[in-house]
Amino acid sequence: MSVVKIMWKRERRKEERPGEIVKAAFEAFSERGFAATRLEDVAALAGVTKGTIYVYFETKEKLFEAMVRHYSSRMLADADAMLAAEQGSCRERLEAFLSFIYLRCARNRTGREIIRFIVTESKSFPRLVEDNYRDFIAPTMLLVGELLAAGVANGEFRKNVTRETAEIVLAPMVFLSILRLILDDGLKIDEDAYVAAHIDLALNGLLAPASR
Amino acid sequence: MSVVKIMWKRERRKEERPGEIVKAAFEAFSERGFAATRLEDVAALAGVTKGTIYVYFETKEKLFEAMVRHYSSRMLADADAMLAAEQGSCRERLEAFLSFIYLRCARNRTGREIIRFIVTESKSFPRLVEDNYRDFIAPTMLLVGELLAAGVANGEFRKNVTRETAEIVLAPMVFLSILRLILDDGLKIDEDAYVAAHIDLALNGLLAPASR
Amino acid sequence: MSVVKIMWKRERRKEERPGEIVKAAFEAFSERGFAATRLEDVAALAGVTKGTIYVYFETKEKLFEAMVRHYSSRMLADADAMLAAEQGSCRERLEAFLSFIYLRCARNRTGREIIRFIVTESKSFPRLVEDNYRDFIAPTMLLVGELLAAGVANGEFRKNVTRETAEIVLAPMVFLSILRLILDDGLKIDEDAYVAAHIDLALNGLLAPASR
Amino acid sequence: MSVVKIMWKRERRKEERPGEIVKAAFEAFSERGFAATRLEDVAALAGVTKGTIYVYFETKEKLFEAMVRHYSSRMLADADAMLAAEQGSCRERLEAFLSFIYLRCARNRTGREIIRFIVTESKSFPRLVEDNYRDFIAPTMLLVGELLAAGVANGEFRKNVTRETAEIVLAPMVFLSILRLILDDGLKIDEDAYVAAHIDLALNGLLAPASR
DNA sequence: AATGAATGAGGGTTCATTCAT
DNA sequence: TATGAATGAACCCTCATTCAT
Repeated sequence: MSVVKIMWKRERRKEERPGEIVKAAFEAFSERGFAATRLEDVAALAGVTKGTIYVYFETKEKLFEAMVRHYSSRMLADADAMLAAEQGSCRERLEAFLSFIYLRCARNRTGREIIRFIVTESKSFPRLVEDNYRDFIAPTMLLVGELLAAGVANGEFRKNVTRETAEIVLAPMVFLSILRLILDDGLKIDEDAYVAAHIDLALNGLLAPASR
Repeated sequence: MSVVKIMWKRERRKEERPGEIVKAAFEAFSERGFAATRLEDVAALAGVTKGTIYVYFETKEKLFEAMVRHYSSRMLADADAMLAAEQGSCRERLEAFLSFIYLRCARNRTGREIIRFIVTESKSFPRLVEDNYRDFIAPTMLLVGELLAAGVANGEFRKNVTRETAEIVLAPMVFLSILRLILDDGLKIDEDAYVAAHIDLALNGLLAPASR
Repeated sequence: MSVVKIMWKRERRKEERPGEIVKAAFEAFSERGFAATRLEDVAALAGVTKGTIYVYFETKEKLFEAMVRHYSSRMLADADAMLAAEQGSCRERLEAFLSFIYLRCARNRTGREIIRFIVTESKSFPRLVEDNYRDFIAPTMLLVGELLAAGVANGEFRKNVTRETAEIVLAPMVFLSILRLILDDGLKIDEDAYVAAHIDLALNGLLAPASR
Repeated sequence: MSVVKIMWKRERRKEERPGEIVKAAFEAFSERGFAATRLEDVAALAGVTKGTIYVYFETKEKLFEAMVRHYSSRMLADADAMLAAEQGSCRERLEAFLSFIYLRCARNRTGREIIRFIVTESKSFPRLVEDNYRDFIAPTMLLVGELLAAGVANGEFRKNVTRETAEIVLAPMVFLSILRLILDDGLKIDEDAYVAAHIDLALNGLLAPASR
C-alpha cells in the first residue's frame, strides 16, 4: 500500500481528506495542546502537506473547533434515548446510566481527550466550554437530576437529594478521566472495581448501619 | 536622603524580584497556558523587562516549573499535621479533612490553577505530574485511605471500603475545581451546599433506609 | 436539442475563453496591481477555475503581458490614419489630435489603466515600458513633433518650438489620466473645460497681449 | 568600518535604526513596489534582520506608510514661504515657482518616487492619496491658482484663466517625473531645456503673433 | 479542454533568548 | 543587577503551479 502511495505523488481524495485531517488534528492536539501543536505535525499525521489543510479549514483555530465538534457531537446523541429506554427501578436505571457514561467518557480515549480540551483551552476557546456545557454537561446533569427526583418521589432515594447531588454523583467519573489523562498508563487502577465502588458508595454511603 | 531611599528600594527589590516574577508567571500562565504565554507578558505583570527574567530563570520551562513547584509545595505541608491533630470519630475527622481540602484546593484559586496546570501540561511536563502525584495526590489518597480503614476497623464505616474508595470520596472536590476552572464566574453553585451535599452523600449514600 | 445547445455553448466558449480571461485579468490587475492580484481572483472574474488559466497562459507574468499587449495594441492603430486623414490648418489638426488622444487615453478607462500599469510595473516588466514607448509614446511624440514642425514651417506656430515641446503639449492629458487614476470618482473636474483650457493654453499661452 | 561591524554581532543604535530602516524601505519599495518587496530585503538593505524591523514598526503596511510620510512631509514645508518671499511680477513669481517645484519633485529622486508610490498604491493605501492630496497637491494647485488670479487681476495674464489652468500649467512637471520613473536612465531629455520650453509655452503659447 | 485537489516554496509575523550597556 | 535592542528560528498562512481525473 505504501509503495503505491509513494508512486502517487498527488492523491485526490476529497471525500476522505477532511476526516483524515480531523483525525490527525485530534491526535496532534491531544499530544501537545493547541498552541504547541504545529500544523505541520497535523499534516504529517494526516499524510498530506501543510497547504492541504488550508483547502479544508480556514485557520488552525477553525480546524481545532471542527475537530472538537466532530468528536463531541456524538457524545450525548443516544444518552437520552438510552436512559429513556432503560426500564426498572430508579436505582437500576442510575446504575445503568453510570455504566453507560463511564463507557462513553472515562473509558474511552476520545471522551477523555475532549475533557482535556475543555479544561486546557477553556480560556482560549470559550465557545468550546459554552457549547459543551449546553449540549453535554448541562443535559447530563439534568437527566441525572430527573432520575434522582424520580427516585425520591417513589421512595427509592433519600429525601435529602439536592440541586448539587447530580454533580456529586457524577464526579468520580470525571475524576477517573482526569487521572487517566495525567497518568496515562501509569494509572494502576482496576476500572471495573472503581466503577463498582463508585456505584456502591453513591447508593449506600460510607456509614455502617449501626452508625446511623 | 533620597540616595539612601533609592538604595533601600534596590536592596529590597533584589530580594523580592524572583518572587514577583513567579507570581506574575502564575497569573500569566493561568490565563493562557504555557505555550501561549509570552515571557513579555510575565515581565509586564512583574513590572520588569524580559531580560530580567533571565537573570533568575534559565528558560521559560524552568520558570514554569519553578512557579508550579512554588505554588504546590505548601499544599500538603500541613495537611498531615492537620489530620493528625484532628480528634474525634473517623466520621468527624473525615468531615474535617474534606472541609480542609476544599478550602485548600477547590475554593482556593491557587489550588484550582495548579490542578489546571497538571491537566494542561501533563504531556509537556511529565515531571509536573510525577512530582505532584508523589508529593500530593498519592499522600492525600493514602491519608484518606488510612482514615477509611480506621473507620472500618472501629466499625464506623461499612466493610466494603476498597482501594478505590478514597479516590471516589475525593472526586467531587476535584470536579468542583474543574467546573470553576472552566465556567469561571459562570458557575452558579452554592459551594457550601455543594460541600454539605458531598459529605452527606459520601456518608449516607442515596438509598433510603427502606430500600436497603 | 439540448445536446446541440450544450455543444454550441462549448464550441463558442472554446473560442472566447482566452478573451474572457484577458478581460478578467485587466479588471483584477487594475484593481490590485500585479503582485497583489491572485490568479484565483482572475479566474473567478472570468467564470473559470484557476487551472483553466494555465491552459491558455504559461504563467501569471505571461498572462499579465498578454493582457497589457491586448489592451494597448489598438491604441496607436488608427492614430496615424486619423492624423493623416485630418485636413485643415496645423492648428486645427493639433486641436483634432488632442481631442482624439484625450478620448483614447484620459477619458477612457482602458487607456488610463494602461498608463497605470506602465508606471506601476515598469521595474518588474521593463519590456512593458520598452514596447509601449516604442509602439505608442515615441510615435505619438513624433506625430505631434512633425505637426508642430509643419506649423512652424508654414508660419502658424512660433519659431521657438523645440524637441521637448511635444511632451509639454501632451503632458496635461497624461496628468488628467493620473488624477483620475488616483482620485477615481473623487476628482471634481469638468473634463470638457479641462480639455478646452488645455488647448487654449497650449495655443495662446498665459501672457496677455499687452505683456508681450 | 565593515571590519568593526563584523566584530559587533549586535549593534545597538536605537536612535538611528528607525531612520535606517525607513531609508532601506524607500529603496526597496521603490524598486519592486509594496506587494513584491520582501521585508527581508528591507532588512538586508538596512543591515539588520527581519525581526529588528518589528521592533520599530508594527506591520509591513505601517512601515510603508511611515516611510511615505517621512519622505513627503518635507515637500510642501517651505513652498508656501518660498512663494510668499518671492518678489516681482506674477510672471517672474510663476517662473520661480515652477523652477522650485521642478527641483523638489521632478529632478529629485525622492519626489519622483513619492509620485510613483501614489500612483502605484493608491488602491491599496487610499490614505496615501488622501493625505498627499490634502497636504500637497491641493495646496500647490491653490497657490498656483492664486498666482494666476493675481496675474489676471493686474493685467499680466490673459483673462481666460480658469479653474483648470493651474493643473495644466503644472502638468509638464508631473509628466517629466513619470517619464523619468519609467524610462530611468533611458530618458534622453535635456531637463533644463525641458523646463525652459515648459515655461515658454505656458507663458506664450504656440501660436505665432501673426496667427492670432 | 476544464477542473480543482494537492503541493511546497516563500513571506509576514512572533517570541524565546542573547548580550552590550 | 537590570535593561531592552537585536536576533533568528519557527510558525501560520498564501498562492502560483501542477496534474490526475
